[in-house]
Amino acid sequence: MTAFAFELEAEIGSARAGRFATPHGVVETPAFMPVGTLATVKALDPVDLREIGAQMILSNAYHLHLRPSDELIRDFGGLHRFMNWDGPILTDSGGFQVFSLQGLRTVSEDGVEFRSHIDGSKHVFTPESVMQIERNLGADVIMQFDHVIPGQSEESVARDASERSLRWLARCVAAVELLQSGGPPPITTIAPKAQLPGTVFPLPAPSHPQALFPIVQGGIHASLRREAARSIRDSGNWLGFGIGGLSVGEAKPDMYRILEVVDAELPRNRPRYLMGVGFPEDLVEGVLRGVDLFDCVAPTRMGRNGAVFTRDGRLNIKRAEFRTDPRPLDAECDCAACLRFSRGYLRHLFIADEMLGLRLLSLHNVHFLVRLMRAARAAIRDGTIDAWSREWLARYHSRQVTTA
RNA sequence: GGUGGGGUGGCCGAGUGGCUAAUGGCAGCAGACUGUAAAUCUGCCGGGUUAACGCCCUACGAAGGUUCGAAUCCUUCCCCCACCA
Repeated sequence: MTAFAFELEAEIGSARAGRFATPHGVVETPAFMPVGTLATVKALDPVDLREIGAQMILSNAYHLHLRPSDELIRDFGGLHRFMNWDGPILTDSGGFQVFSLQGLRTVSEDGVEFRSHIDGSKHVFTPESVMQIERNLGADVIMQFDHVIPGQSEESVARDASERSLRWLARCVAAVELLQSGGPPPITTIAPKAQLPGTVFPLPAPSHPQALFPIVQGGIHASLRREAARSIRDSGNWLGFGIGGLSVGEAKPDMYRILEVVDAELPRNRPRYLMGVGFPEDLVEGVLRGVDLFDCVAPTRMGRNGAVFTRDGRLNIKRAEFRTDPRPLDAECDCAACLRFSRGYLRHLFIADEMLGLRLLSLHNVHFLVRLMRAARAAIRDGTIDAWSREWLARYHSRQVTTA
């Protein structure tokens, strides 16, 4: 356990600045983690990520299991070596795919049966099989297999999903212990052919320890969230906590309110990871409510679709008004796109369908969020986070950006 | 000169008597995107007026005609393409 540590450097209200140590390096928090679902942060090279200042990145068990397969990646020496990123990595379990692949999956107590979105083939994910996949991938932090539901789900649905996630957490823990002891493959009640075929135990273990993060679910229902957080908190000496099932369709005030509920229940001396968030304003709001780690596809996906984060709100680079605009995306930004290219040129790249445009906007947006969290961290450390966040949010929401 | 084919909204291209201000696609304009089935998706897209429904005007090369009614049928003319002389 010595490979992982979390040191709090400063706390102002619920906001915290800390250092999260992993086998592949330290993450200074609060931090934004870019998402590289398919072992690549779309359109960006690991060298770009380093230059941007990204510290830790995400990848995904479901997607990598289907293609190219977690075993292949294991045989390459794990994700770090496969994708040539030597910093910390976190893998998501596929729990989000339970949510996003509705119609291609059926959930039961034992696990989830997926229809591959690639070729329609059947796959079964259980807490046990997911732990094995995540072990093969070899990330530093692995997320439990959980059940994500739409944000506005009613309480009974949220309760079912949350309680199932808790039961699955216990199975994840048992599976990890079994895997780490080199024991026999985990037993599930799924038909044998659904289990990972041809797997020989003991697997070559990653050469570093992995931290399993539990995930707090419970929808937008405070009592459920409180229950889940307490139940998890009291069930083990966790190295960190995931907060899941937010930014999935609920209203923002609900998300912020739930964060406050969870913040009050989780131990302060462990990192909290708010899954799937987010937009710049949500990062700031999250920091104020005790979140240390964030991830989101927004900067890269929106970058590929022409949307740009700026200090003064969002802009859409495809707008006609930018055709002749010689200014950078964001006058205060020092990313490679802003230092070198005009809005007019970037607009041209998008209109002409040139791939450099996708890359530069992805670069800028990720840089924006990474830098935003660095600024928040600095503000926490010097005690100005309240004023800083107030000013930051007011200006971002004013959205003066399109007035040229 | 002859024969055949064709001229449709910014472009390409359906439509061959009323359901057509006219399918599609492209271009254009705007919006969305939160643990990535996404370099994707959605809306608008002749003009005027309207918050909207709607109403009016103009429109399928040109002119004329048949018909209650024409982008669609007939006549003449103009232009384009192919082949033949």
